[in-house]
Amino acid sequence: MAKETRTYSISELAQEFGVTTRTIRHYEDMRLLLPERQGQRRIYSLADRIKLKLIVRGKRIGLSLQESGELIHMYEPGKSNVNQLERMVEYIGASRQKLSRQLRDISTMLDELNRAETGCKNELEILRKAAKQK
Amino acid sequence: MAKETRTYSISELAQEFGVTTRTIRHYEDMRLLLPERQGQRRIYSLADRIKLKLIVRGKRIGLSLQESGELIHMYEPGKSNVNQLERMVEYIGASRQKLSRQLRDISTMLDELNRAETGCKNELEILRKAAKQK
DNA sequence: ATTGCAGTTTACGTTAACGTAAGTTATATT
DNA sequence: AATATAACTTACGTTAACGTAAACTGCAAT
Repeated sequence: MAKETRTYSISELAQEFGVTTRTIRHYEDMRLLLPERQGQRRIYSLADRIKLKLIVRGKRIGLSLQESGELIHMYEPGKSNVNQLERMVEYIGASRQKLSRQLRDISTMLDELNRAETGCKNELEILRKAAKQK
Repeated sequence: MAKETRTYSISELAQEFGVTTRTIRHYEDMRLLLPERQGQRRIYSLADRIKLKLIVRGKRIGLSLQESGELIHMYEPGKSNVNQLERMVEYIGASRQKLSRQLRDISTMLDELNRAETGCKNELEILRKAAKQK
């Protein structure tokens, strides 16, 4: 097997995801990331990159770092005892409910935006026709 | 026509939307709401209620008060000159893009949650079967 | 040898979105 | 008339999520 050993520097990731290095370090302070070290320097793995991606996506849909953190930790439980797994399933259910709610909210908003846009465009039509009849 | 003059007190609205009165007053400080007054007391109209609903929904999907404010102000432009309307259409387009993005993000997350859940449940199955074979 | 990056730590600053507390006022009820 | 209740204003406090600045380190190229 070829070793999948692609790694990233902090600024590479910052660049790719459009955040600052400070932000990435902050996520580490919040225990969302725990990159390896080469001396002082942080070395990010593919797994770290994926976690960061989750965080950034989470932010876009309004998740707090805490919430993203919980989701991330779910993906690497390590300890798979029954109790732990059951709590995970519960948490997943709750998350899904919240997200479904968001889906509905967003759809509603999109609908309203569409109606608003149609209204605007109609008004524009009228105003422009009126202007032609100088 | 029967006058649609239903009004609301601040605590009625707070109750209905599950926020504190302080929060509602804060939205006023941020110029998102401008209720009538009866002496000192704030009197909220149906229109105010709808605005509050928009804000609360906006919060759920991660909009800032600023953004919700902009959306709200769009729904009551009052001044319908061509320039204004064109800017509105632009803003609507941008909002729609952002929301569409969120829709995709959320769908992706839901997919991942589903897969994670299936994984969990499978593991649970296995663990429980193993337990039975005591 | 020095200049210049890229990265690091430490620490204080900032903004948004309220929370919380203190003291005041108005209306309604006993 | 006294008390309760709901609302009000003013103002300082808090939390999350970074920004920003200062001072240090290690390696690379001139």
